[in-house]
Amino acid sequence: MVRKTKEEAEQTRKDILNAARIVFHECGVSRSSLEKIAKAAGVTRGAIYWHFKDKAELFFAMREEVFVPMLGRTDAILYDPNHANPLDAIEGSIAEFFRVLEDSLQFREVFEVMISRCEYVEEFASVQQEVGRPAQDFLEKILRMYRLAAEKGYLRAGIAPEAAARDTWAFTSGLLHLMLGCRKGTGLEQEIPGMIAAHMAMRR
Amino acid sequence: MVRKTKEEAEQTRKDILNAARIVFHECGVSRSSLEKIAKAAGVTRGAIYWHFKDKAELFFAMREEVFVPMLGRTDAILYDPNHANPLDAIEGSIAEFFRVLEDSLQFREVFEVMISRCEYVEEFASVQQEVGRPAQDFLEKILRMYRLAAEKGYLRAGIAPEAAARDTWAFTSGLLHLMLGCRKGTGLEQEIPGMIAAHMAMRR
DNA sequence: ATTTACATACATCCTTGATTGTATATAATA
DNA sequence: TATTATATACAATCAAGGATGTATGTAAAT
Repeated sequence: MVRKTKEEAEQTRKDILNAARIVFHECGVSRSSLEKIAKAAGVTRGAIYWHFKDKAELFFAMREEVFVPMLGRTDAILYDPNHANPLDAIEGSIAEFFRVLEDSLQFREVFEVMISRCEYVEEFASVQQEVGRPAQDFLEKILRMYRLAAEKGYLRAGIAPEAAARDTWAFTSGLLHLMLGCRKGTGLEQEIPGMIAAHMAMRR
Repeated sequence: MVRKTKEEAEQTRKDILNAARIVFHECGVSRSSLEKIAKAAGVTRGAIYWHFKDKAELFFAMREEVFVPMLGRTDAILYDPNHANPLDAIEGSIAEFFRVLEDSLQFREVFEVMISRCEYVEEFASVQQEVGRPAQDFLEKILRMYRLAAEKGYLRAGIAPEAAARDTWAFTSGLLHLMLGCRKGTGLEQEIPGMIAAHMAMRR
C-alpha cells in the first residue's frame, strides 16, 4: 500500500521527527544520515524527502516541536498575576524551565542536540541565530521584571535592574550548558533548585 | 624534496594545527575533511596522518595548544599573592579569561570551535569530558577562594561560599557561551567587564 | 644503512539528490 | 451514486561525489 490518509501521513511525520531526535541525539546531526533516520522511523528516505526539504529543515522542525511549548510553560509563570513580587515570577519561571528539562526526556534530548551535538555552520548558522533569539528575549523579559521589582521596592538597594538582569541571564545560560554539556551525569541536577534560589536570594 | 629536518617537521606540525583551527572554525569539525585541512596547510593528507592518528587526535592537539596557556594566565592572577582580598583574585582571573579571548583571535576561534562547531558524540564524547574538566576545576578553585574570603570577612554576610562559588561558576560559563555562541557580534563583549564587576559587587 | 617525513595511489564505503514508479485517497463530474 | 481524474504519500532505483584508511614510494637527514 502506498497512499495514506491525512491522519496516517501526519503520524508518519511525527514518527520521522521522533526518530530524528533519537538519532540526532545518539549520533550527532552530521553523522545522522537520512537513511539511518528513515530506518529508525520505519520508512524510507522517500518519506523524509516528502515531508521535509532536507536535513536542516528536519532539524528545524524538531526544534520547533519543543521550543514553542517550553516558552509557553515559562512565560505562563513569568506573567502569572498571582505573583505580587516580580522576583518570585523570575525565580518560578527559571525553576520551571529546568523542571521541564528534568521531567521530559524528549525536551532534554532536543536541548542536548542543540547544545552539544550540532555544528552551527553554513545552513545551520541561521539556526544558531534562531536558537539565540529566545535567550535575547529572555533578557528583555526579565529586565522588565527587575525594573518592576525595583519600582515596587523588592530589589535589594544598590543593585541596578540592568545589572541584575544580565547577571541572571548569564547564570541561566551557564546552568543550562553545565547541566546538559560538560557536567551531565554528575548529579548537578539535584542542586539546580538550590542554586536558583540562592541566586535570587542575593538580590532580595 | 621530501625528508625534512626536525625543526621543519615541527613547523609543518604547527602549520597543520593552524590550518585545522581555521578550517574547523569555518566548516565545523565534521565537514572539515583532512584533504581540506591539508590543502590549507600546504601539505597532503600523508603529512597529517604522519603527525596525527586521525581527526580526533588533531582536534585534541589543537585544543591543548590553547588550554594550557589559558589556564596559566588565569591561574597566575587567581593565585597572585598581591591580592589581599580573594574576591579581587576571582574577579581578576575571570576578567583575564575574557580579556585573552577578546585579544587573541586564535584562542577565540578554538573556543568557538569547541562550543558551537563540534558534535560531542562517539570519539568526541571523551573530548567533552576533557573540556568539562577545567570547568569542574574552576568551581573547586573559586570555592576555596570564596571560603578564604569568608574567613577574612570579605564576603557579604548571609552568602555561603558554596552558593557564591556555584553562582559564579554558572555565571562565567553562561557568559562564555553567550559571547561565543548565540550572541556573538551583538556587542556583548564591551559589556563583559561591567558584568563581571557587577557580579562580584553583589557579594562584597 | 636506516630511519624519517612526508607524497602518491588505491580500494572501499557512505551519503546525497534526483528520478521514476505506483497504489490509493480525495475531489470533481456526470 | 458511480465514475473518473488528479494529487498524494510514499518506495525503489540510479548516478555521482566525497571521505577515510592503508599501502606503497622516495629522497633526504642522521
